Amino acid sequence: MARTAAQNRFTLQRDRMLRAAAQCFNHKGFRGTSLKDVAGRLGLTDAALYYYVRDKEELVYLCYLKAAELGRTALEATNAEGGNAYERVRRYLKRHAQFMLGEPGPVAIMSEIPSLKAEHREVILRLSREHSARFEALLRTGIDEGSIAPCDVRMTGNAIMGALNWIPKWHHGDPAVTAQVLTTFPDILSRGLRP
Amino acid sequence: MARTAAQNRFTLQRDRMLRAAAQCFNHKGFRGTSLKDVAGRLGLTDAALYYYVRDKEELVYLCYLKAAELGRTALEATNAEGGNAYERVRRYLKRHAQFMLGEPGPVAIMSEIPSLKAEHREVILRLSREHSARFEALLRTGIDEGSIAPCDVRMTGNAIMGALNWIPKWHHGDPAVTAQVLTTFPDILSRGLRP
DNA sequence: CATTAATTTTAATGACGATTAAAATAATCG
DNA sequence: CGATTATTTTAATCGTCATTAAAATTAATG
Repeated sequence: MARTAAQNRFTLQRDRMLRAAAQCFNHKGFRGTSLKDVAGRLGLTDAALYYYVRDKEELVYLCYLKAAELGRTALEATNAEGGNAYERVRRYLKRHAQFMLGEPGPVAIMSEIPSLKAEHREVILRLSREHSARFEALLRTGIDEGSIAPCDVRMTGNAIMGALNWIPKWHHGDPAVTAQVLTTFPDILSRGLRP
Repeated sequence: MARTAAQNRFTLQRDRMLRAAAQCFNHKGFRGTSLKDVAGRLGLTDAALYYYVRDKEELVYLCYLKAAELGRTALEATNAEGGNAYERVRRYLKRHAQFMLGEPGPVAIMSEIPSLKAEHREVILRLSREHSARFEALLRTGIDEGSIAPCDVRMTGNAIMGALNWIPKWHHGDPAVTAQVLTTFPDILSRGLRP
């Protein structure tokens, strides 16, 4: 029990860290944010972060790992809910935009994969490619079943992911805009897929 | 004459610098690239860059300035060629993708505006907003004339720009892919605009 | 060729920021 | 409460990197 509680507190604190770090990274980039920046957001000293994480690189790595996991479960959950591929894409886009902006995010955009150390980079790249592949498979399903117009699924996936990943660059937390994004983005991004 | 030639050489060299810097920045970010990285690409020493630029910050600033100018002229040229708004959007997207990837680029993605010093940031933000406004105006024209489906022009513009700006994250110079991007991206991004 | 200007390099300097170890504080548990 | 564990801070250290000044080299010009 005691150990479980401690474990819990530890991972909860660490997750707070990851959220704070994600915000900083999305705003100023990996090298552009100092550990002091991240710690400051939590009312801590920079050195305190080392209790939760081996080094700065591991911090990004964990952020990206979390992002990958959220992305994966979002797509899986959406697929599990059924519906044709077009509808599933739409629901997925909404979910993705949601955790990109709010809870349990904000999530770190994987824009600095080259900064990861080799082993970590491979893990993230693999997860990233797997996710892309699953999304492209969904598009292909839609094309086969006729709910989505024929297209270059690779490029289409890249375009959609780009639009999503860019959101933090212009979205600065205004709740009204957040709502706006969540309602309009799935529409905008899926409209081009209709046959 | 002499002065003009010198001017020429100077600005040509500086433009080479900007291209080299843009590649580095797009790859590793502003703080992630050292001046040595940029200089190395040109066969120079880091200190040599200071002959062309006051400091590192000015280097990004000039990169962004060039990107803004190219974006503006691309849109203006496209508008000047006429056609309905939908067609103009398509042509603009192709032009944009073109200088994003090749000549006279590659161009730096404006992903680190917060790193600019206040005065420079204001200039870039103004140019950026002006460009967005012009693009949104083009969309609105299309909606009015019926060549583009009604939509939230702000969000649609953000989505399209995001997709374009994200290209360097997954495009690593393969010429085959470059061609692929230039032919498919305008299609993909404009398809959702049809009424 | 000699001189002046343009360009680049070498060799410091200095700051910032990641990292670490030891000390201090807070929490938990018996 | 006292002891043990968990968490955070303080106070170094260490490297990297931007920046600068002076020297060296190259190009241009008369």
